[in-house]
Amino acid sequence: MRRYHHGDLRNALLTAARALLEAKGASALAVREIARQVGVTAPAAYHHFSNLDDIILGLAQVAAEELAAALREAGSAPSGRLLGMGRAYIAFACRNPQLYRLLFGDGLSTTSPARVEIDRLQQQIYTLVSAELPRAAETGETFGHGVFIWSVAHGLSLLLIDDRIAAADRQALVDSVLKLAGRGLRP
Amino acid sequence: MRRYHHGDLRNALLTAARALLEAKGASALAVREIARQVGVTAPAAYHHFSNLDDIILGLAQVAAEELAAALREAGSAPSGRLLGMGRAYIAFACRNPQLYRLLFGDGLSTTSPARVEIDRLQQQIYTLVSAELPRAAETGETFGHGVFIWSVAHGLSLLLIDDRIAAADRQALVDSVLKLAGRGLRP
DNA sequence: TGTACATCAGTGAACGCGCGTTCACTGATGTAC
DNA sequence: TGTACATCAGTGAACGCGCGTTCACTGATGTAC
Repeated sequence: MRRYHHGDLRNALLTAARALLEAKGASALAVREIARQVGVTAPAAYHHFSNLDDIILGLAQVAAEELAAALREAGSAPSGRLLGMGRAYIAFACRNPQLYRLLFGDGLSTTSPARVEIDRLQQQIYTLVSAELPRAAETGETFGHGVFIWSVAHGLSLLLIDDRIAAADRQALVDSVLKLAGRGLRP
Repeated sequence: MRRYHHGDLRNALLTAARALLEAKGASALAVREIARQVGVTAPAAYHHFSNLDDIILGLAQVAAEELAAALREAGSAPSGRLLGMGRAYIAFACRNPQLYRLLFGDGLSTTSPARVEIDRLQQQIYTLVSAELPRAAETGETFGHGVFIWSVAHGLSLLLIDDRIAAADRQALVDSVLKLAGRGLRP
C-alpha cells in the first residue's frame, strides 16, 4: 500500500530514471515517464528537482561517484595499476552503458546550463585516470600519454557498448588492447 | 523565386538535415523542421523519404561515403599509412562531429529498423581501418590490433569532439597520440 | 505544333500524441504549547 | 496527552507546444498522338 507521502521520492525518481535510461536510452528520459514509473504524478517530481535537466544531472552525479569509486579501488591495488584501472573503467562503462554516456553529456542539450556541471564531473574522472599513469609520465610527455590512455579506454568502452565488436571473450580482448596500450607507453 | 516543383528536394532535405544536425544535434532532427529549413511543407518530404529514420539513414550513408573516401585517399599514400589514416579519420570526425556520431547510431532509437543498415555502413568503415594495419598484423594478433587502433581513433575523436581535451595544438596532440599507438603495435 | 491526360511533387488542414511545466488544491506530518 | 496550526509533499486539471503522419487536394510537368 502506497502512502500519500512517499518518504524518499528523490531517490526513487533517480532509481527509476536510471532504469529507464538503461532500458530505453537518454532520449526516453522524461519527467512524466519517470514519475509514472514510480507511481506518482509528474508535478510531484518538481518538489525534488527543478526540471528534467536537473534529474539528468542527478544521474550524472551518481555515475561519477560510482566510476570514481571503482577507479580508486582498482588504483589501490599494489601492482598492474594501468591494467587494473583500465579494466575497471571499461567494466563500469559496459555495466552502465547509458549512464556512462550521460557522463559525456549525452541526453543534455548543448546549451543546457547543467552541462558545465557535467564537465566538472568529467574533469574529476580524468584526473583519476591520468594520476595513475606509469612512470613514463615522468619523461615529460604526461599530457599526450594521459590523452592516449584515456582515448583507448573511452574508445574501447564505446565500441563495446555499441556492440561494434564481435568478440567471443570480451575480457580477453580488453586485456589484449590494454596491453598494446601499455606497450605504447613504454619508453 | 521558388517554383512549385523544387527539382531536387531529396538532396535539399539531406543538406538541410545535415546543417541542422551539426547546428543543434541529433535530437533536433525533425521532419517538420528540416522541411521548414528548405521552405517546403513537411508532407512534401514524404515523397522522398518514408519517415524520419529514413532521412537519418540517408545522412549516415553520406557520412559513410565521405569518411570512406577520406580514408582511401589517406591509405593510398605510399608511406606512413597508419599515421595518415589515423589523421584522416580523426579529422573527419572533428570536421563533422554530429555526423560522425550518427554513424554510430546516435539519434536512432535502438529498435529502429534503420539500425541494421547503419551497422552495415559501420562494418565497411572498420574494414577500411583494419585493412591498413602495419605488418604487425602478420603476427596473428590481427583482431586485437584492429580493435586497439580503432579504439584509439574513435576515443580520441570523441574526446576532441566533446571538447574534453584542452589542447593548444590539436594536430600535434593527434600525432603524438597516434605515435604512441604505433609504438604499441610494434612487435 | 497543339492538346489531352497521366503522373509527379507539392499544399493545407487535421488527427492524436506525449511532453514540460504551472496552478490551485488537499492530505499528511510534525511541532509548539 | 491533546490540539492548533504551519509546513511539507502530494494530486488533478489545464496550458501550450512541436512533433510524425495521413488525407484529400491541386498545380506543374512531360508524354503520346
